[in-house]
Amino acid sequence: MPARATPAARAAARAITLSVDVVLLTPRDGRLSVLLAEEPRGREKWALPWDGLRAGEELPDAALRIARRALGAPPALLEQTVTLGDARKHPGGAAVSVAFLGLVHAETAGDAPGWTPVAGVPALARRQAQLLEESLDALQRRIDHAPLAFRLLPPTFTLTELQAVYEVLLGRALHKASFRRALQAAFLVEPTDEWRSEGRGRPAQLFRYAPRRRRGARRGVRFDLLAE
Amino acid sequence: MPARATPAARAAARAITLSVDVVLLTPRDGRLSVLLAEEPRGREKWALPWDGLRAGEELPDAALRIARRALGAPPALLEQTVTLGDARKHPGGAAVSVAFLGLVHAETAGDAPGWTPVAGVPALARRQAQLLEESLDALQRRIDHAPLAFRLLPPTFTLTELQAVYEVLLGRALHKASFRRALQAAFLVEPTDEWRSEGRGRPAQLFRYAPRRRRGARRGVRFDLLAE
DNA sequence: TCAAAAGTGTTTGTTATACACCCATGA
DNA sequence: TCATGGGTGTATAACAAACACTTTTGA
Repeated sequence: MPARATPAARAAARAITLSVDVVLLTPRDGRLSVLLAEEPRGREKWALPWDGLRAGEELPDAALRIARRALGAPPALLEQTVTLGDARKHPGGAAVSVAFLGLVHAETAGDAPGWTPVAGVPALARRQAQLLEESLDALQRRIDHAPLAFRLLPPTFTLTELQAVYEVLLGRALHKASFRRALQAAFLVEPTDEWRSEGRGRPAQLFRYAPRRRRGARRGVRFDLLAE
Repeated sequence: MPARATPAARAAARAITLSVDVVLLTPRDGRLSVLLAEEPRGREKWALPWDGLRAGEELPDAALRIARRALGAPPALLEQTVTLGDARKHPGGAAVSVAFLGLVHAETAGDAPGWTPVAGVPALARRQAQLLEESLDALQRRIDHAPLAFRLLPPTFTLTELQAVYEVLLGRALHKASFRRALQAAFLVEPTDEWRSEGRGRPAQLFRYAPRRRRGARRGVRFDLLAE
């Protein structure tokens, strides 16, 4: 039947099995932790929360649905990071896996049993281990270009709290005075007229996120690459 | 039939239609250009080269196949950038579209009719327009962290050629002395004992890409974000 | 009045830009 | 010998880190 060999048939998007995997992160005890779920079907005991895409469902909606089911509440932020479709095995046998990165407030996270410090994640299926690693890299690259850290804080916050969030997300200590100078130069926050007293010590002024202008300053090339 | 409600059935990765779309870029006449293909099936006349995933084919292999077909040769580099699966329309009606970024040598690019300066791209299907935009953003973010520019050059090259590649990929002029100092500090290239005379003027020394050490220097937070 | 946490000023080293200049070659 | 493109040194400004210091509260 030559009538079937239409151009449309040639390049139709073939149906394949696809998984949506979410990397949910929260600051816990000063360490960045990821939410793992028990995975009775796979060889490994633990897995990133995941599911297939439902009929007619859009990708971001699926990620939100999976995050809500694993968490009991929506995350503060959810962004697509990486997609893998190679020989590495996925717990559901999906041909292609799309990862989303989610940030979760410490209070939302609660004390669910699956929260695991990212430094001590147990063995995951190869595909998911790679999705986790690349999503963590994406977090570090994006943190300077999108207000990720502010999504982990209430509308008003102290500068010490803000710095603590950056330190957890980046996994390293920052210099207090330098952090504040850079923040001031970026015109990202504005002070409120409230102060908060936390235990003893001088009370901290509360700030809110209120970006006021874009820094058009173009910087030179940094060559921050670590050998091929 | 309660026997069908097994855990495996619950979270099986559903089959959906998926497209692989490639953003092929090359430097042409000092401007960054993207390869577009005529798309007889869609509403818009032009489209990024794309196709479905074949049975058993891995994602990077599909991207390479599509790039080769559009180009007649393999690109110098091919990396996954972004995945979209929302209401935005794809020319093939795919539910999910995975984009790859490809860099192409100027000689490989030749004079195919589809090369279009990225500043003057005609209307594409919404999904593809978004894939293109986000892939260009990814290029700019990655250029400092991976030796992308070196993939667009022959094994030996002059520093002026290298700077020209960076300028095309970044879309802005760089300062000559600063560029060279940063390059020297990064220990990325080493001089050969060859020089090349190009027209009149002093001949340029040839260099090769030879990264020698990793700069462990941690920098502070930059807050390079442009309002939400 | 002391400990603790917030917040700031000053100094030092590094890095990017601007600018000026020298070098080597072909016309 | 002059125009052209390659290549480098120096001054200035921006910036990050280290350090020391003051402020303000609870115990």
